Amino acid sequence: MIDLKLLQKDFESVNKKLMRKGVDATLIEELKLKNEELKKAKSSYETLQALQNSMSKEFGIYKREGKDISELKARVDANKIVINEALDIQRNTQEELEKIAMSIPNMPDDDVPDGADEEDNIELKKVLTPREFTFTPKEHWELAEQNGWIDFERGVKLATSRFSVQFGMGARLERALINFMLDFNRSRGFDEVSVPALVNRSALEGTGQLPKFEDDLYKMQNQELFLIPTAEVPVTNIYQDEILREDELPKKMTAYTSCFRKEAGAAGRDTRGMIRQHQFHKVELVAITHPNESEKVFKEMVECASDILTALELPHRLVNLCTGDLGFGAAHTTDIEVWLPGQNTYREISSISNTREFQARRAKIRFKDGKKNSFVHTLNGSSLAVGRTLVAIMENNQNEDGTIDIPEVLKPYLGISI
RNA sequence: GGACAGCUGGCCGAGUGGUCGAAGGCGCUCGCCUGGAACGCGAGUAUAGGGCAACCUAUCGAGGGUUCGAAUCCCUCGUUGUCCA
Repeated sequence: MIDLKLLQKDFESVNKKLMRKGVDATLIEELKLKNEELKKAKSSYETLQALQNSMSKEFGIYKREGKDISELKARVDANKIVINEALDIQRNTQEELEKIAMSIPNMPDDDVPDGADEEDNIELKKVLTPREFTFTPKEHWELAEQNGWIDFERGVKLATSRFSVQFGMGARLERALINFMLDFNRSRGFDEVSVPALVNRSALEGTGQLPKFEDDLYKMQNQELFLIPTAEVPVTNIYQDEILREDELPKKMTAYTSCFRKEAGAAGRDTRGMIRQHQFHKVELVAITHPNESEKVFKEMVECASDILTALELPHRLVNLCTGDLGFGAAHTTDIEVWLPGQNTYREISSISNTREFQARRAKIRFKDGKKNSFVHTLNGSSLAVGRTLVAIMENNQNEDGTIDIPEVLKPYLGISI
């Protein structure tokens, strides 16, 4: 959530920043006016309430002393009618304000490049050089089918489109990748956690998926529970509504979960293969840090994810997202894109974001900052999307006959002697 | 699924309609005491919002209700424990 005090104090700069992210200027104006309206409504309600409280105290004294209360009661009753009106106004205004405030995205950092979409993202660096093929590399679904690793048709039979079944080495590689990634992250100081795959509304509001993106979430029918679209949601919200000690920070966590997305806005995109599935595996990094430390941890997270790809010998590049491609909660994001020779392009395999105070303010995650409480910074990033890593291994490590070489670092996880 | 009992500050725990933002204890901070410490003594010690401030408002699991007034009474929900199915 955006800082309403900052909005009030420095409207111009907040407005400018949000405009870069394409937020409607009238909405920001409206939020500011609503906030002022709420302050007025609160103050008039509180004044009336203070009067009511003092009259009520008097009431007690009157009774104890046996005085006649009829005149006082008349005053108090009259005041009560006015209070109720003021309270109604206050509540409505509050509700309207929250509705607007919760739907406004985070402000991008000043050094985030301007841009409309992914075309305007800025490449930061390339890691490893894509290999030269002496034959035309196949796309992963062809290889998957040929090796009997992934069955897309049976996935559709069991559920619906965008689901798949992994067999044999395909299934084992997934499991090996998950274990390898978790171990790798742990070696970089991220503690492993295991979290629910179903979460409630307030968790999703905390990290920013709700209220705006409900259409992309799977919701239980008879309960206010949703399947998680990313482990970011349960892991970040572990500390929802808590005040942490400063010496507990940073909290660096890693979790493996399945993720579930309706992909409502992605009709027609990546319909073939396992690039965009409704259910996919992901190993996630989440950090909760002191505000001074978030950029340092951010770099560690990017490095961690990139180093996993390097360990798997997968060429990739780091990309700085432009304002138009930035997610709802992010102040800035670095994407990691892995080289897919079959598609002859780099594709996103990880997205690492610093949300700064944005999620912390929504989820009320604070720390004891000396005498007072301050909001922490929260960060999240994939390390990595498992299905896409499997795709990258298949496409990069394919031989002319369609067989696929297993990366050395995964062999111990597959019981293959090196 | 049913019955009963809880849910109070960092922790434990008292509090069944007004003087309760909440006794007491523990912990923590500061000071005194001491060569230094323990003990002892004294002071302080929740969060959010508003105000230059005095101070005001809200919060005793959450929400709603009764009442001039609710931690306390009523309702709904959540949650923990125990027992039954």
